[in-house]
Amino acid sequence: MKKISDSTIGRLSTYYRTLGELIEQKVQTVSSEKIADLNGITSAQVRKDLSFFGTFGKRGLGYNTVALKDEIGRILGLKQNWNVALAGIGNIGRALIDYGEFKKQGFFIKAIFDNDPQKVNSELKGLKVHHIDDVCEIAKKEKINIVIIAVPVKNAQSVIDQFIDCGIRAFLNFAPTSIKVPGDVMVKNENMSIELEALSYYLTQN
Amino acid sequence: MKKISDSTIGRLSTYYRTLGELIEQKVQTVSSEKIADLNGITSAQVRKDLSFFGTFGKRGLGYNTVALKDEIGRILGLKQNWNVALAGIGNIGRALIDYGEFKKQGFFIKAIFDNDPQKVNSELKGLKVHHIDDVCEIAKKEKINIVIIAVPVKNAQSVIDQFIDCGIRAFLNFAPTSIKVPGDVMVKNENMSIELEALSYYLTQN
DNA sequence: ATAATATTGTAATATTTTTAACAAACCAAA
DNA sequence: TTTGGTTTGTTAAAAATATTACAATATTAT
Repeated sequence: MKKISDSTIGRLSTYYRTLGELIEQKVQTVSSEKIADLNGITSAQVRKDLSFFGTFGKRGLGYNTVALKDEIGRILGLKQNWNVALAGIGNIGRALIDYGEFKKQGFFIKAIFDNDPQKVNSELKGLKVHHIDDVCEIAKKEKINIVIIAVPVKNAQSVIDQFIDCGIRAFLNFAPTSIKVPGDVMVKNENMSIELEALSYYLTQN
Repeated sequence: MKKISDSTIGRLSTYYRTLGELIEQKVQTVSSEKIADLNGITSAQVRKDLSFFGTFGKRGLGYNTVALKDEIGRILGLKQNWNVALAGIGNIGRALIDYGEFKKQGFFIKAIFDNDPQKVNSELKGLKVHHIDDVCEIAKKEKINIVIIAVPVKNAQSVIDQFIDCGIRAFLNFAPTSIKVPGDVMVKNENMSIELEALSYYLTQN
């Protein structure tokens, strides 16, 4: 399939969320203009993004909220549950275990890893903490698809390498460092400092 | 000044981090090629990004790591400390208080707000928790520049509005909802579900 | 000094992304 | 059933972003 831009995929996620809110408000039909307004973009952008995947609206009328949310969910692969592992139980890691939003979207934390002997074999939210060296066995047993990296910078690359060796191909990386991976592995970086620094730049300029 | 793209500013942050790592390793000089390799981009991109702000290298030699880090720090406004307030002390909020990376970059959490009577007036990491209605007074006293929004979706817009009314113009928003603000206010969204959904899309395609 | 090698800064080009514009399609009212 | 009002889907244009290519400049070795 033609390569779709990260921006488009990111916006589909926001449309998905917006549609969820509209459905909660019992709204049955929505225009691209309305979706755009709610997200601070143009209606052409919304229609263009959707057009990469098909035609989901009715001219003169708009989109059925439930049907469109369903289609976008299908496009994004949210019609299935994803089994997520968490590597590293510092502050960030612990916060993520309780982050309800993940579960709501079908991402379930099924395994926890750490390399601190004090933490290994303890229990956290009903999940046993495994040693990172047992990655392959547990990842296979729990059918892990995605791994959240919340370990210190100095360990991030080697931990990701270990998971890659066990066949994991998708990572959400919270360690503020850049990671090298083979072409068929995807790492999405979640770097809060970068966003704060963008704010710093903005305040400095304006 | 000419508008610089968000992408460029984001990359400057990563160069800044990379330079910090190189300096720790006692590297004194670095080429655009090396910086690019370390971040998985092209050297032309690095040079182009820097060229918006001046000329910092020596032809044939490269860049002095310390001097370039310093310049980028100046560009990003990191030569000053920023006073940050945290709104909402759920799981995410608590994790952020302890997130050392912020302090390292010069972002100091100076005030905490919540609207839960049980939490207001309690202490957290040496900081008193204030009621959100006292925002203006405290923000002024603590000279708050930036506010991290870690409140539930349903409160996010109104809390941000309250801060805007007190003159705050920069927000890091963790609530997974889209926020409407005046043109001179900047909101950066930190939405972990969006990144996970991009991974879901990737795994579904490949 | 000169030649060989390295690397920047930037102009030109290419690519990607966004926006504008509008025919086609649908609905509702008369 | 026709007219008027909407809104999509898509093509074309515009804008933004990234890459290529190379002259200019610096260093090092001979």
